[in-house]
Amino acid sequence: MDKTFDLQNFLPYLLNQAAETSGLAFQKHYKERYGMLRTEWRVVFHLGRYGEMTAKHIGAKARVHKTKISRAVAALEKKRFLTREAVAHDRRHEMLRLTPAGRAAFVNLCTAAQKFDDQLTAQFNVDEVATLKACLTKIAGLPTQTS
Amino acid sequence: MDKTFDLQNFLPYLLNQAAETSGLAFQKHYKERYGMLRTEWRVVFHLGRYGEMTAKHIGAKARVHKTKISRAVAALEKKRFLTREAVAHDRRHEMLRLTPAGRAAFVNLCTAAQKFDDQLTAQFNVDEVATLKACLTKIAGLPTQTS
DNA sequence: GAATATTAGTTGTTTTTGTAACTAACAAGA
DNA sequence: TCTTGTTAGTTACAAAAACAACTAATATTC
Repeated sequence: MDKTFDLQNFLPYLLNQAAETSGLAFQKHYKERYGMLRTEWRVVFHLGRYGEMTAKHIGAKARVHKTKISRAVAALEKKRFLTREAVAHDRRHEMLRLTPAGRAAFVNLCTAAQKFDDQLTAQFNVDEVATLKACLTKIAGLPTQTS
Repeated sequence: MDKTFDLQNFLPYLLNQAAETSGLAFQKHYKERYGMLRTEWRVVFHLGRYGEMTAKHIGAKARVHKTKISRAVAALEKKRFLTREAVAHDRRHEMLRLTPAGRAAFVNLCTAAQKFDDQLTAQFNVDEVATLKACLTKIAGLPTQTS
């Protein structure tokens, strides 16, 4: 068998382990404090960062399936972090917006996220971080910053 | 609110998206062809790469919880990819080893994985790949190659 | 303007995961 | 040897994810 191949060097494995480790570490901020799931935090982020939008729009931007968005929105509404309002001219759409409590959570979580990112990247130099983020963006097939 | 912070630049998000994208792409090799789950592929890998070992040992090396290992082993046994044998002097332990079919799957999957990794890293230069893997290893808290 | 197709979002069902409680085997101290 | 503790692995149950089928609203096409 091929003794040169090793999981420790297999990019999907490394990505998965790194994602799991960092994700688990950050999760306490939205889970412990607000009882949110990861998708809920992402919904809150999008509404806070980009203003009111529909579930469909969030799903596209956050790359999350509509059923997960639907359930996250329902949970956030129940916790009074957002409100919905049917769009008058097309009642299939619902505009979502954060409540003051939702906005407070957003601000708090963004601050925590920024700090978390700073600490995580602090162990590398500027060039390494740039390379790392550029590679990840490309692998994920995400739009680049400049576009 | 802080307009400078963006999810697209948040390391845990980037890691998660990159891991999901690459993981989903590679999954077809072990899923479509062998009907395996990711943990099953990891168990097969460890037995193929390092020889017979116990479930406990695999879990520690692959950083997977024992219940997941237990279920993966049961599934792999059912599919005749591995066999178990209680250790004589301590019957709490079970030695796991691949069957010929399991070994064949291992060889095939390692080849596919190597090729997949090559293609994935081909879009970057050597230094970028080195930086990327080093950063991921560090973030994941994995032991380094030299240790 | 009725039949058909699309779209936004929801609900139901099945898999998979997470967590805790459990069993069986062994160890160690009194 | 008789608790008490620890360890390897399993099982049961709850939480979450995946996937498909659904409803309601709007568009399209004839």
